[in-house]
Amino acid sequence: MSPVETPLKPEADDATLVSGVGLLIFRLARASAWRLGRSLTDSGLRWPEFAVLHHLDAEGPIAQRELALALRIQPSNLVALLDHLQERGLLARAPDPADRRRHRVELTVGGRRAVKRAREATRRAEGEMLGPLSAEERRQFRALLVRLTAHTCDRGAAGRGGRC
Amino acid sequence: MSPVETPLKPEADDATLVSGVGLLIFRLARASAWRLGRSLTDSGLRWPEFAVLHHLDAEGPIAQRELALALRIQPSNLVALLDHLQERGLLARAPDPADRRRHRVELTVGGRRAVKRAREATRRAEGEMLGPLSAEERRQFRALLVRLTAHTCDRGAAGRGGRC
DNA sequence: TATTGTTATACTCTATAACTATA
DNA sequence: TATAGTTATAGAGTATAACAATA
Repeated sequence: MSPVETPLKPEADDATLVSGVGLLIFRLARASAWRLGRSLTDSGLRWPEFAVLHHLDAEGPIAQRELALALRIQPSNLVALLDHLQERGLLARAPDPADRRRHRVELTVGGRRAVKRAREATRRAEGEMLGPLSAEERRQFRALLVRLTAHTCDRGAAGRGGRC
Repeated sequence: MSPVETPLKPEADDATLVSGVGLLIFRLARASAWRLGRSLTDSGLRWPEFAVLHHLDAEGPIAQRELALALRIQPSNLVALLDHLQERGLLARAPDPADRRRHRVELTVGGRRAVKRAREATRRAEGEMLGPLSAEERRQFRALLVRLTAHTCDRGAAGRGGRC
């Protein structure tokens, strides 16, 4: 390569390669919110509510504080969310006998049924969203997401654990 | 495998593989918003504003309508956003002489300087965010994101083009 | 009549601080 | 005093409808 000539399409260096990835994530998140939200309307759930039910279904009963920590939701914001789900009879809250400050959150039978139905709907939405990818690429993408979100540093994590 | 025995950790099938990918995207987006937002505070920009400047810098002058379409921002929400950037002298708006309904948006010199500085900051933030991944994996992840967001179906796209 | 930009408004999600009841 | 949950409130981001100017 001559020093005076600059290539029309220069190969991206390492810094350029990751540049803009944040904006791409936002765009994908918006599209995901739209598709997922639409798929959840039949269940009458919004996606943070689905996240709560999904986590309770996967991990079992848990105290509110731990639930908030796991989902990176502010405990204060979790309250109304759980209230709504409880009013609909999808989960139950009961004070822990050993420490009555802690409230144990648990799915009801109706909650388990609801999350099962909602997951079926979101599965379809996610399938459409990942349409451009092959089965192997979907596996890759999901694996990368899992690794990237395993130790996320958001507001909740930074305030407490101090790992950020 | 015996028909009565069920494996403790059954291999995920194709449907299970993509299940939950929406929630993972939301989690990553939140972490990304936090990191990117923090990196942009010095520039006094919020991430949708950075997205506007970034797009203008990359693609050149453009009408408001096209800008809104490209960034999947509602035209009505774009107004205040551009107002703020214009007040700070980072971009200029002028009616197109050929069609005075259309407003041509263009970066100023200060705007180009600002986006350059902001991009430097976000690059670092993105680098931290992608920390768990190798250079090759970052390339893969970014490529997958580009393909997934190339034909996103969000509210804006569904309302108009009708591709969804 | 259709389109571009604009205003007004409401809703979702998130963040912060102050309060209560338990420990 | 410290912690779990709660209340109140403010802010960012997004969606919708109605409007003025222009075509």
